[in-house]
Amino acid sequence: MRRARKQINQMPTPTVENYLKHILVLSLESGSTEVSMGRVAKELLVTPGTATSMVKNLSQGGWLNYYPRKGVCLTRKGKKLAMNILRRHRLLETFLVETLGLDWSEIHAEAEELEHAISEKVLEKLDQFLGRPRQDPHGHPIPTKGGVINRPSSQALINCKAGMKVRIDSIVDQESNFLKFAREKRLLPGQEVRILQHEKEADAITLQVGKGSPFSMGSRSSEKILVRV
Amino acid sequence: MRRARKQINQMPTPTVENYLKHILVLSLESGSTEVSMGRVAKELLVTPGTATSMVKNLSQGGWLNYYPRKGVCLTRKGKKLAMNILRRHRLLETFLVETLGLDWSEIHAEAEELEHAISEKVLEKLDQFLGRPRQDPHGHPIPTKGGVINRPSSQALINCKAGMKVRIDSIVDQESNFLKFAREKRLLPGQEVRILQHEKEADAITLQVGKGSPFSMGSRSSEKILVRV
DNA sequence: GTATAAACTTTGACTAATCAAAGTCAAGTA
DNA sequence: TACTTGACTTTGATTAGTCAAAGTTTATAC
Ligand SMILES: [Mn+2]
Ligand SMILES: [Mn+2]
Ligand SMILES: [Mn+2]
Ligand SMILES: [Mn+2]
Repeated sequence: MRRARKQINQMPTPTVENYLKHILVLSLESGSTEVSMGRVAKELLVTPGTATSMVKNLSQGGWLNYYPRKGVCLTRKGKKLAMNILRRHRLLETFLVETLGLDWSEIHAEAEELEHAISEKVLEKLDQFLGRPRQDPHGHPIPTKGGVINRPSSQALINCKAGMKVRIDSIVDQESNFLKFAREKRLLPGQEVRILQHEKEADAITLQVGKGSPFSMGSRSSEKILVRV
Repeated sequence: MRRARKQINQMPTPTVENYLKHILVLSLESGSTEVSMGRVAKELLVTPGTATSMVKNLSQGGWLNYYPRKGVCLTRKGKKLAMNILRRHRLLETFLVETLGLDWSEIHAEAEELEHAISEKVLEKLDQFLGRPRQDPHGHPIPTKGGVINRPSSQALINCKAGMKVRIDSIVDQESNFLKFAREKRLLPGQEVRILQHEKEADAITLQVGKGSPFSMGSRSSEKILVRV
């Protein structure tokens, strides 16, 4: 059913869009352009065999370069499309929270579907309507129309030393329960946080959000929160 | 990729949703519950063979009853889902025009994609945000959450007699150029129209919209405009 | 150096959706 | 009653995307 028309100007399928977007996010998170097949398969919740076969198609289509048993690396064309999907995803998340008032713990799944259905034209109107926001409700930067992300670098909360005073940049994890916890503790983008203690061997960090009461987090949680100094 | 989960609670695919919605619209337009395979195939832009095979699956799934060489007839379950898709479609169209300011001649295609990606939760918020509208920009009634359409009956403009004063109910055709023409002539839902002449054999009707200057339309066009007295 | 195991690829099978083309049916015409 | 024709169905093939399970490679351990 998906708009077929002629051989000409074949739209990428939602599956293609998802693979490219997730590969982009993985490469942004790791800081390396090359992403292993194992990570691709995990991220997309498919078996390794499926990932391999799909990645071969993507390579065929010029979306990425595939280095067998090494990994994949987006081409310029692939990165451009992936950035565009990411832009759609994050603008939609912003709309769902800002305009419709949905909870930030449930918007990710919604945007995951809508990002493949929204046209360039509607996207532009939406961007305008929202006042050209620069980040989504989780604090993630929204790529520009040109497909660029630029913003101050951030570090994981777990890497902060006692005594530091930082500001929350973004929440990496999209898992619903974690997002609910984060909101409850006021761990929201923009909030100021003071690091009270950080014992490396205890694998825990104690902090104070704004003027709230102090509490502790393990590394599992606190590596999912990015901050700036 | 489309959310697969377990065998449990399998979501209908966009294709299934499209078939059911179009069959519903065809049956509403014709006033008969039974719709022929030929019309189904035409409406969905697929070959007759494709329509037959798809309709068999839908029948298998309990969405409709298939009477070979006669046609199909939605079951209660099928009608309920179809009404729900129609609701999504028309609410989305309303949103695209009212909130984002898109042109009414281009929203149909957009909504055709978005209707399959929007969740029940987002739909409810959208309905609330829009102030629970009862009709879409083309004048079509928006089914209630319960899946019901009720509204005064309407007739085609072509069937009106000279001297009648009617009000435009809705525009049946979704074709972009026709919609542009309709707007140009102020043939919009709610507008008052006076029938000046109607010569059956000339296959033309002459009318005046509001206080505008009179003009004529053939039956091809004027049967696509529904009015109330 | 060989053994082991994790990571990856290949193979074979399956489902949903589609088309082209061949086949069938049923109405109306002669 | 037989013929013709348009509407419909069947058949066989194709594509995208997926999994299970078998096979291969490579890094590391011993
Ligand atoms: Mn997605
Ligand atoms: Mn986000
Ligand atoms: Mn649709
Ligand atoms: Mn409409």
